[in-house]
Amino acid sequence: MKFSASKENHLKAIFHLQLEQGIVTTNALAAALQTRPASVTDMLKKLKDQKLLLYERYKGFRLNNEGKKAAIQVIRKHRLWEYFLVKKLQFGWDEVHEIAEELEHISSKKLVDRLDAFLGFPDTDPHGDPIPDSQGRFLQRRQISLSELPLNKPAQVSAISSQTTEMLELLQHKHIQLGTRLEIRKKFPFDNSLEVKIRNRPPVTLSAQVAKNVLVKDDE
Amino acid sequence: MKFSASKENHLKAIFHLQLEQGIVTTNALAAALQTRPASVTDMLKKLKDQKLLLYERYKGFRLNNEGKKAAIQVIRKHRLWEYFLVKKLQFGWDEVHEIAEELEHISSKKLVDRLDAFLGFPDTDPHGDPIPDSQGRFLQRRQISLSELPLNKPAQVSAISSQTTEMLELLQHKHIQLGTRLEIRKKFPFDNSLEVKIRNRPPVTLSAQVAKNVLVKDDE
DNA sequence: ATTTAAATTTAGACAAATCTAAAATTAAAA
DNA sequence: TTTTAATTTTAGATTTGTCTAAATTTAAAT
Repeated sequence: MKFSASKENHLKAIFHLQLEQGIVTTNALAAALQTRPASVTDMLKKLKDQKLLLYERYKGFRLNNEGKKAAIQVIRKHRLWEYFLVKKLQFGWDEVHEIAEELEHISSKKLVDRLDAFLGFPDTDPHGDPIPDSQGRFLQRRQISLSELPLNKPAQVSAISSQTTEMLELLQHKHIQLGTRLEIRKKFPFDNSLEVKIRNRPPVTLSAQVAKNVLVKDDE
Repeated sequence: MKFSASKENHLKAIFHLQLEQGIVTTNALAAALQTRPASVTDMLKKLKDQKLLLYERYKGFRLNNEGKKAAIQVIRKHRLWEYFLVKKLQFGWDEVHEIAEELEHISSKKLVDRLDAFLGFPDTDPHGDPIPDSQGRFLQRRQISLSELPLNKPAQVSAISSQTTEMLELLQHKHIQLGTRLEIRKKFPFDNSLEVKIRNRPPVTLSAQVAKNVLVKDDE
């Protein structure tokens, strides 16, 4: 099976979103892909016709087995290329994403497997995310507390461990929710508070108590 | 400047064709790209609008300086990736063309230059064709077609100009590859076929069509 | 120098992927 | 439970790259 770059991008984004919540919504996917909900709907129909997606209109959607397999192959390519760029071509880990976004659409399966071998079958990419093997097997990535996250390492909120109303209210006010991408800009040893940066927003400060209960995983 | 894959393919094909004859025709380009003359005309208009091409309708066309520069960058990428595939990923020289056709459209200039450095700034690709440097400078090799080689003059295969799978398969079967040392034992004027001797092997016969596409240089 | 043939271009269509604006559906609030 | 708001989908348009069939221009042949 060979898919267009756009289809691969949709599959990949759906895969990531449905790790969070089992079901994915049109708006969420549109936001993830920086496109419009109407465009997403158009693509969903095509993916459904190709039997990669379980989808009923107005009711959300998720990948079926075929879709997942396809998505994982794209993710495998992306992460192997990132590894190559950082380890062999001396790129910084923060500048490889865009290039890998292009390279991941090169279709040759043999190329990917040869690249994998050339790199020594690495199992995590430069951001710490697991690289699926040739059969699409995944080592699920671990989530850590925000308080353990290294400085300037992009992460994504994957869970909130203490769900008191007060806590959720505080997080909502600071625009932090499930799936929020963020990184730590500064750590204050005095009280272990953190300054956290969310894309397109001014930095916010979180106490150690809050940070301890926000679980994150490496962003890709 | 960033161009679509299709535009890059057109630029590259025009560049190659205009090395042969100074001016390129619509039909020739359509044949080279396996497309239709009408499609070529459509694209020519766009390339002219982008000032990459000197073109007047019904009168043929050729690249201007901008167009040449763009074409050379694509050729550079193609040949560097081929070199990478053969030297680092252990592909055979006869199976890399198609993959490089995809990789050549990855846009990052930095990637190409890093790849070049990683490979040790090679100056010829696995087929013996020169690789333009970062500024687009070309070491043009004096190589001639096997069909022009004088009788009994030792030579070495330096490039294969038509890289169809069928052609490469035929050459492989006759044990002719890059670097093969050979000489012409007999020329048959009837059909311009050649009898060619390779060291330690019985002579083989090559059609004029094949011989035209095998490029050789003097054996030293 | 006409006529015929080949090459090239135009005209009009189509598929893929996207968009905007409006309509339909579901969810939330009064 | 209505009304309002948010979400999602449809309808119709646009862009890029391609095609076929017909028209135009150039080249070749009688």
